[in-house]
Amino acid sequence: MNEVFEALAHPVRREVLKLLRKRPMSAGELAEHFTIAKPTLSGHFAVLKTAELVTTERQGTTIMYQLNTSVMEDALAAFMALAGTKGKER
Amino acid sequence: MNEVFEALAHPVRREVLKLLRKRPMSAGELAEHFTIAKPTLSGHFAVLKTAELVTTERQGTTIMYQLNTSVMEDALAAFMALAGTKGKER
DNA sequence: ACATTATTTCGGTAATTCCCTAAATAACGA
DNA sequence: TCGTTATTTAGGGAATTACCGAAATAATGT
Repeated sequence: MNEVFEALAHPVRREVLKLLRKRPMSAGELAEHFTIAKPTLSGHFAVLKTAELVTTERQGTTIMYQLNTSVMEDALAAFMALAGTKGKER
Repeated sequence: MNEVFEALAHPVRREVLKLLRKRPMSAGELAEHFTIAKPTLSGHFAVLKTAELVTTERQGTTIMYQLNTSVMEDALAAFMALAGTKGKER
């Protein structure tokens, strides 16, 4: 869980998660939304992957990134525990 | 909001928030829960204060730390937006 | 004024993070 | 196999973070 919070600490990584919330995207497609160099972004992807916030699937030459919803929900639950909210009803 | 997520990235700081969830505590009282040096912990307090996650009030020689519930809830809402949860019903 | 207790600030070091360019790898089509 | 496209890995530098011990500040009681 620590890795998840560390992953969330950088604005670029949070933006990546936000983009993936809509639909899976390739690394290149994601890169279009940022001005930073692709290797730098690739590093951010690696952090997200280590935290298991995203999963990848190769499709030919492109690699599709997808949000790992269950880990996001676990993190949300952990955050709620921190915030003092009782549960995650919705 | 970025400062909030950065503040949450360190386990000691999350533990501090967790302790303050129960009741306000002095710096020294909080320090009893950790093995790290007090100056180090004081630095963590400063990060939490910058993020406005906690507020302080001096009571004589001791300084009481208190959870800033509203900022915690704002952060929770931001996290939910990231996680794809619709709102923060509860 | 002085000693005591609580907490922070200072000064410094080691580790980590973030970013870049260049090079490597992977898959594909000609 | 060669060239092209997509992505990652390698290497390195600058900035930030985390930690500590020593010293400074703040409030209090004597």
